[in-house]
Amino acid sequence: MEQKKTEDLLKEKLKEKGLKVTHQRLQVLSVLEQNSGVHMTAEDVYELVSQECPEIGLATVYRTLQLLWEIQLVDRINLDDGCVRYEIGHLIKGDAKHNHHHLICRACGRVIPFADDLLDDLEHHIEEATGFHVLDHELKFYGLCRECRGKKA
Amino acid sequence: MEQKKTEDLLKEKLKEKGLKVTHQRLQVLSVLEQNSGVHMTAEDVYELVSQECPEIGLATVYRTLQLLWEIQLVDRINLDDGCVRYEIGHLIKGDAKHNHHHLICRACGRVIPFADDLLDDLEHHIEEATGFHVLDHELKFYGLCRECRGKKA
DNA sequence: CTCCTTGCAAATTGTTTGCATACCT
DNA sequence: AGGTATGCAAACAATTTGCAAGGAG
Repeated sequence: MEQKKTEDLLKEKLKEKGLKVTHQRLQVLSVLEQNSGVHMTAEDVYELVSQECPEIGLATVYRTLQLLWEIQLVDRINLDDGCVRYEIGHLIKGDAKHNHHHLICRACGRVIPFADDLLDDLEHHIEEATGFHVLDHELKFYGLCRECRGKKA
Repeated sequence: MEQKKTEDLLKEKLKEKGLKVTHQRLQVLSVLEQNSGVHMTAEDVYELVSQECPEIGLATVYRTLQLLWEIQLVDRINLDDGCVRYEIGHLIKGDAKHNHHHLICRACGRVIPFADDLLDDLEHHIEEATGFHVLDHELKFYGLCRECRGKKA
């Protein structure tokens, strides 16, 4: 049910832009949707899509992720580990607006998700104050996780 | 006055770790300090430092920026334009804690700084809830700037 | 039939690394 | 003196691009 819905949303947006519905594009979206909540690199997506669609090229995955991001179907996150990551869009997931941020430990590199909706107020404030229309945000906290705080050098 | 102070802070931290005070390290810090508020790439820093210190290598700049970041003298920002940027640390700048976030326009790519201190509360909350000790954060908003909202396709 | 897309491979580009030499302490 | 830091060039890795062939509308 919900899966069909996202697929249709993609088809709709593609048509709107005069772009074409291809097997590859559907597959990439599908993989992302099946891994909701996972931060996937292009390579990750490539490997999974390859199972269903062995002839796909890595470049196509990159192009498709870029496209899906532009039309707001997927979110993009940068965890500073040298590669960009993608995740099915928070707008898609239905439910609440589902804001989650990331706590990145500087010692062990662990990434801890943290749910919070505080930013909604701030977004409204920004729109009023600057005229900037906010579509999405990315919030990261750097520090030391509980475990690493213990083992002080 | 203030310049001396940051320099001394660096010397202190270096000594603490058994590292050495070099001309290059002082120069890199100095350039960053003279460009407070500017988001500089390694290349940017390299070019400026080269004026005072023509024999310096780009690799040294990278290594030094990494070091300065590790000892908390500079902040690191990623504006998703393909390169990491550095800025003199917000802890250094004296004054208030000076939190500024970034509004990134998806249409024209412009980066608009936005001052706000809302996150302090959230940081405290995180520490209490998770035991994660927050040292720094990075908050970006993606959307459309006032100008680009006008020119709708 | 006409463009949009794809796959492949080559090209880019920011950043890192190995190593012999030069420099702090 | 002894270990750290530097400069240079080569190595890397993620991402992009050119182009001819394939596929959607």
